[in-house]
Amino acid sequence: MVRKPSHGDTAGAGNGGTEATKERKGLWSPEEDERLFAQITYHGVSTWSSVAQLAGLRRSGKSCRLRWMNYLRPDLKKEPISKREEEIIISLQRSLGNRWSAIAARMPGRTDNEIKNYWNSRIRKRLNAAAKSGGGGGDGGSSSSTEPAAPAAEEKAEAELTNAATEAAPLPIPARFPMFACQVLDGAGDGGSESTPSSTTSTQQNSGDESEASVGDSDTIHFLSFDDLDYPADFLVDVPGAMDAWESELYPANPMSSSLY
DNA sequence: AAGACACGCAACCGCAAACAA
DNA sequence: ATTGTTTGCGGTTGCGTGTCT
Repeated sequence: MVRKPSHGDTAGAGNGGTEATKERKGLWSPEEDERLFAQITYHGVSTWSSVAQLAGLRRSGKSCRLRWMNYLRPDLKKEPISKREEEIIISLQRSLGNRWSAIAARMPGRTDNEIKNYWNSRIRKRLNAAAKSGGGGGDGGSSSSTEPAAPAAEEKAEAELTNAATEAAPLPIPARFPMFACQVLDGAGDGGSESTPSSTTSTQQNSGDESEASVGDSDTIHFLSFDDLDYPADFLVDVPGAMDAWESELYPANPMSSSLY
């Protein structure tokens, strides 16, 4: 149910339209996406507000960041959240609470927004439904409560639902996740501009697999996967084969290039 | 066929932390 | 030490689409 972008200056939260300087809001147009993607790909990110400016976008830096993080980033998985991933989300939510960014950090290719939406629209609903059917009175909705603390019935239902997650013993999280970055290798537009994306790849060190996509006119972007990221030790285990298991489970295929537009 | 309702997703808002001047 | 700016996060809202009546 992907909403079609009703872009153009109309979608923008009531921007009358006459002002060429006023910030745009609302859904992003393909043109805006293209500009933002190219800007970040070619020049990286110094500050998000400058990205917006340099890309010629009438968007806030905040909005640009969100768009990149939740939609344009090349390392995002495009396929729906799988059953296995759902189990992981449930499991992580139990241990971390509603710290969506922390949960997302443990699920490569997924964004905090995506996970949050998934939780709010599906999992929580199911938990509530299960709680109701389990006889628990209470407000099924418990409207604003997304926190793990739950009344007895809900807790019971949740336990049912999460048994699978815990008993199925989610794959141990490998000490290193695959990550993707992008880098212009060929014909990098205006000469001299640094081709290393800055903040988005600041922790990445060496390259692994590689794929291609084209952006803008004729330049070729090579997407590089990295697997030497350091993750906090408190949640990582170094199990032989874990990396491969996770990679094949969560990263069945390099999702980028073809799916961007 | 048409309207009402429910659902899912994208994006915004407000706040706090981090950082720079 | 203070102030201003930027970034990151979680909660919430708005809207397009699908389904039901």
